[in-house]
Amino acid sequence: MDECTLACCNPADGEPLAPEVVVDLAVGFKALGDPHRVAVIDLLLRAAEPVCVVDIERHLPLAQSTVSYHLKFLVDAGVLDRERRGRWMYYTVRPERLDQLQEALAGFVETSRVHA
Amino acid sequence: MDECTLACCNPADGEPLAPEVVVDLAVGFKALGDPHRVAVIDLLLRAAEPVCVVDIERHLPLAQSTVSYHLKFLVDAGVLDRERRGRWMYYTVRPERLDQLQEALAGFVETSRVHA
DNA sequence: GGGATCAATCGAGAAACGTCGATGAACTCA
DNA sequence: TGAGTTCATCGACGTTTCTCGATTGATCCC
Repeated sequence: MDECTLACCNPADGEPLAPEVVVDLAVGFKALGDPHRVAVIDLLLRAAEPVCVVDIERHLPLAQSTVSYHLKFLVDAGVLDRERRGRWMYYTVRPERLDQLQEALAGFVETSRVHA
Repeated sequence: MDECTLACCNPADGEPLAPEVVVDLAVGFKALGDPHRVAVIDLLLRAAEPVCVVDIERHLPLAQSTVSYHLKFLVDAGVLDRERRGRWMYYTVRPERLDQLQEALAGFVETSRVHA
């Protein structure tokens, strides 16, 4: 332990990310951390328009209730928006949220390049 | 169901992401989907040099075995590299992997902008 | 109102995750 | 060689995740 202080200690420069930022990023990335949810996002983005659950379901090998579960997960994480249109529920991606996550990753990559 | 085909069907344009790509992205994002792991990455990036486990442990409110678990998770997901130096194990971020995830997200955001 | 459809929620079960203390393996140094 | 240190792995435990079928709530149409 004290040895390490001499031999391997690299105190980190700058301020660490604020805990609430860390949690927010983790929540966002966790939402993207399932193959079916990635597929949903890919599907919604390739469709130029909002998509209803029936159409999402059609592209996934999952029961209706499971699709609903994943959609709720994504909405709760701020990745998707939902809107009722008559009998159907339409889902869309929230670009701001994806952009926020992308920016965070870009910042990480940037930092690693500076240090390299 | 057939109603939906008339009223809400938005067939997706273009080819969907390949399943193996979807899984690979999900694995990467899942690795970023835990606050402690995000904190580890942040720490490693702010340190200009590789960091040993003792120093990582020092920054996390977790038992040594738990830190080891998270580090293994990140290595398995391709986010971290590890290197033995004598008695210590040094961890570094793999910028290529972060960049790959960042690019994927950037592609998503791009698609959403085009459609907006 | 009554039937039909779309989708959220509930209840349950299996699997994975996150955490810990204890053990074991690899290495250093005296 | 042997003691000490660093870290991975094991075993265990509670929690969360993922999945399903069944039920419930909302909405539309006749």
